[in-house]
Amino acid sequence: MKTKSYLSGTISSIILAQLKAKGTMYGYEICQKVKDLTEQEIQLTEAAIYPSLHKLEKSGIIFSFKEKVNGRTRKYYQLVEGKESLVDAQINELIRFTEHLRTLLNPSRV
Amino acid sequence: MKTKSYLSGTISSIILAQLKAKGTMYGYEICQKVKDLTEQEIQLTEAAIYPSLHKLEKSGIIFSFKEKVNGRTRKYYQLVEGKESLVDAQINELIRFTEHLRTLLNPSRV
DNA sequence: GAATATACCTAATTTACTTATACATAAAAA
DNA sequence: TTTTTATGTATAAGTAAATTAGGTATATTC
Repeated sequence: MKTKSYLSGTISSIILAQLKAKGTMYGYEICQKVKDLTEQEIQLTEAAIYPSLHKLEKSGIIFSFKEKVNGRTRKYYQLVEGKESLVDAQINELIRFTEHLRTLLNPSRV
Repeated sequence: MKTKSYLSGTISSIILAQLKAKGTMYGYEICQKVKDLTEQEIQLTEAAIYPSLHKLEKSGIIFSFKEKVNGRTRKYYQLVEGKESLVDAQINELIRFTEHLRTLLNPSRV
């Protein structure tokens, strides 16, 4: 699941779903959470997630603030108020895609 | 579903699943079948499918033969015998990915 | 003191899809 | 009858978005 990338286009939706579920998270935390939830099989690398977070922030759908924890600086991200429906729409679109994909891949569909 | 592409990386698996289900198909037919099965929402363009078919053939997992039908030449594709387990593995890997994705996107997972 | 975990980040490369275009025949519509 | 739509294959150029590979820094564990 590392070399062959199905992730393309899905990373931002994955991030938004995590933020929606937990409220406030930082990049490294999101990476760990995704790994935990997928039995280590989907690994969002930092090189993939940070640019994506920056892009989402630039687009105005999330915002960030820094905090110092145990001598290390964390950059927390959160959904912008009022953007929930946009987030839902993006997540639902991807869910819908996965349902179509399942149909296409199902060998018993006749 | 046209502009935002989640398709990346999934096209070859979609093709293989169609060939597995029907035995013999030509490119244009696969495009139509995918469109039909997804309520017009996933549209494999020809520019996406033909290079993918060529790549699969080059890799030895499918082969092709031409036939003239109604004055037009069709190029049929078929799975190479003995490659079924490889095909299944690829399809199952993608199904597994979609399951993980569903978990990651599910807002009610706590 | 070395390795691992935590925590952020970016440049260069590569992959592979999209946009655009090309060619060609048959059928349907205007 | 001429244009459009459907059928059918194909490639070149452009672009988006990931991966590979690297960099910086602190805290903890072995």
